[in-house]
Amino acid sequence: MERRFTAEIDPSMAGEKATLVGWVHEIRDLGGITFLILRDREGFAQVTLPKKRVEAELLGIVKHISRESVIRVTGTIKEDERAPGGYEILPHEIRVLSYADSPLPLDPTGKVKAELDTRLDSRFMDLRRPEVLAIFKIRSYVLDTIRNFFKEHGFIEINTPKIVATATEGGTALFPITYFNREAFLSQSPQLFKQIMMSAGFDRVWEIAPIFRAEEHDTTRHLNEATSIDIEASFMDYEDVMRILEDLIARVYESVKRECEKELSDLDIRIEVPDTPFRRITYTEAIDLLKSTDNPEFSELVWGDDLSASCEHELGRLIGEHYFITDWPTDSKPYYTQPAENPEISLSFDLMHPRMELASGSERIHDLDLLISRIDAMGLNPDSFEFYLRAFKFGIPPHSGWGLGLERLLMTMLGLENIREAVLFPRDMRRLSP
RNA sequence: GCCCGGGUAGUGUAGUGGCCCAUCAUGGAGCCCUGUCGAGGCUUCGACUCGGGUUCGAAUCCCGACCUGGGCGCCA
Repeated sequence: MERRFTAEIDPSMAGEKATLVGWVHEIRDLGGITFLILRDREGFAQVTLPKKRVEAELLGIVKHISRESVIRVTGTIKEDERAPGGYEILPHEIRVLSYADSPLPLDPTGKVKAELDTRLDSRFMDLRRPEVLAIFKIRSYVLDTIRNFFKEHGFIEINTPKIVATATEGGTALFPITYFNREAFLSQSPQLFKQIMMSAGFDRVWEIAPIFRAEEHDTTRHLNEATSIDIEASFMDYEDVMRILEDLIARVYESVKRECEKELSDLDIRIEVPDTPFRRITYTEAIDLLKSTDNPEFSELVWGDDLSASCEHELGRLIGEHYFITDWPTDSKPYYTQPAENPEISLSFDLMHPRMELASGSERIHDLDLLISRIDAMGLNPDSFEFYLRAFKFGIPPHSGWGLGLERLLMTMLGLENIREAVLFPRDMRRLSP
């Protein structure tokens, strides 16, 4: 008999036979009647064993089965108001497919909380919990939504190498690896390659892929392996790609709110779709805004300073929703960022959630001489960017783009405390397995 | 990398020098119980991260190692 998910059964199917497979979530033995709660990916089903109406052999199996064992149950569906979901299964056959050892490394019913570190050590079991599973069902759904969005907007999906010869932007620390007998690095960003694709004439491209950062940051919002959602688009200015970004964010929120009701309720959260367009403030306005607060912490700020975490938090408090900080000082952005008419300022932006930065992007330099002089000015050697710079020599359109952190998007949308909760098997300074 | 916390049964915790061969919950084993849904009741099992030191006496104080939580810096 074909097996079904628990969610595929309802009280109207009373009298039919059904086969369910899943994990033993709980057993409640009341003496004359025993309830076994079976859990699968989609939910729960109650298997009811009244002592007088069920074979002694089945009671024997249930008596000695352990929690979290995998079983197959075949039985009759019975409508009963007293059962959760309005139905229960009266079993004819119960097979133990895999016996679970004891004690369990953590409690999948969630009655006893476990710390994140404990949960990650036994992630296979942590992921059995419906509210943890819900995060990853939503993650999968968000990726679907993003894919559809890009397809509708005429973007081509690309895949760029993750093993690279040179640093992309010079600033951040990279993981060195051995590539045969040469030194190589794990890619920190697809930036250079997606720009080369503009020279290739692909016009609009997107990629969702891992990025690797060797920074020794140890916080609830950093990962050493993260997922970056990247686009690059020709003949677009930075306003154009900002509009794409805010529309994408709004679309993701809207779709998740509409299509992931069960998952949001498993997580016990509600989400608000942000209004577009998002508020835009320039970097200069942000500095002035901070200085106008009474907080002495910000009175020393001068134009050109980076915005610290407490600056971001204060702006988040003042603005209270998604916003862009635009027109950053040219020197605080990467070399490929297009300067404005006033060369001190760049055509760049960061997308902010009140809790943290989600994305950054800009209009790019497409003039080769200017690009070389900017690389120079940043103290980098243009010779090591030869493969990149060649693409600017033979006709490259003006273009703009951005990169968005998938885990940060999920974390802020779902109100997760720690970014590690948005990754199946997170990689950070301390954690390399599982 | 810098600053500040913390490591007690499988899990989550109480205990800050003797009251502790260590509290409570959950869990395991066993018994009772025919409508549970955090089932209930009874019995029982299971722990002070490691090494060194102070002290008559250390889970408790000190030092080191390892592990770990938070903040900052940097970033997405």
